[in-house]
Amino acid sequence: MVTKQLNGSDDADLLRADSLAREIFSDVANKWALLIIETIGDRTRRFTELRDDIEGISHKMLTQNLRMLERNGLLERTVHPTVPPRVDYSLTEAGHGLRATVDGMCDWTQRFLGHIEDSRRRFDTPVNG
Amino acid sequence: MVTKQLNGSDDADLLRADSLAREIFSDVANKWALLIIETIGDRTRRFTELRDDIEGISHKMLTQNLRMLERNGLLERTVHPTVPPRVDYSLTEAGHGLRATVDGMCDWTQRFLGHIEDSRRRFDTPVNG
DNA sequence: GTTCGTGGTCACTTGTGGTTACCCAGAAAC
DNA sequence: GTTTCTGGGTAACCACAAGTGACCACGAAC
Repeated sequence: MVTKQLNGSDDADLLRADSLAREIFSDVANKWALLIIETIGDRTRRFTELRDDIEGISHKMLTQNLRMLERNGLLERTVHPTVPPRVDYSLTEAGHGLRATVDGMCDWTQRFLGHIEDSRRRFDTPVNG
Repeated sequence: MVTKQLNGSDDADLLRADSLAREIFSDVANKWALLIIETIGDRTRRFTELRDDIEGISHKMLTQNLRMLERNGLLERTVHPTVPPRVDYSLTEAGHGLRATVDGMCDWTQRFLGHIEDSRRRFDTPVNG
């Protein structure tokens, strides 16, 4: 994480920003968080929809990550006090910003899929000799 | 992870690509991997350099992630059979591609730092009443 | 009064990130 | 010639995080 030199900010600010940036980065750079961001996308989604769409995520991990994302202001959580309860999630502006970079990662994956597959095969092949 | 519809590929191909994409995504979407990619950057770095530059990473995690990245063809590992040993790491084309998106994430972090900090404060403040 | 449906929590088990200690092989110090 | 230092890897171990499953609240439907 390289902190850019901004005119007019102190070193203290930069240091704080750097450590905070590291923290945010650690929070956000995990597969569930990114997958959730990507799955919500432009829409407003309910808890169970997300749970069904994100293959392999557990009930608990979903809740946990949604909370974390909400805390970081990446998504908005709306509770409708009905019975049964209904909770909606949608991305904030910051969330959409992050989503753009996640899209980039998805594109990257598509682009280098073949390369990666080859590379893995080569790596996993036992060396003969 | 949305698989784009490509002309001329079968469904089987698409399915394989999708599951592979998920796997790659899981591998790569972790803080150490991304931090390593970002830290290597354009240069050729030695093991210990990386260990020193990536704050908080342990010996083992570095080795483990470097291996994983090598396996996925994101970086190249060059061993010089000297004593003491010397091992160089540098990004491949695919690695540089991923790095571009990681750069995007870093920019995003910088941009929304303030927003995130506010949001956290609000979230962590106990509700009075 | 039993069952179902939704979002969440809690207790428990399993897996994996992280720490530590040790290994290798030779060069240089002594 | 014995010791020490070196840089990178690895196996054993531990702690905590992820994953699993039960249970809860609440009312409507049956």
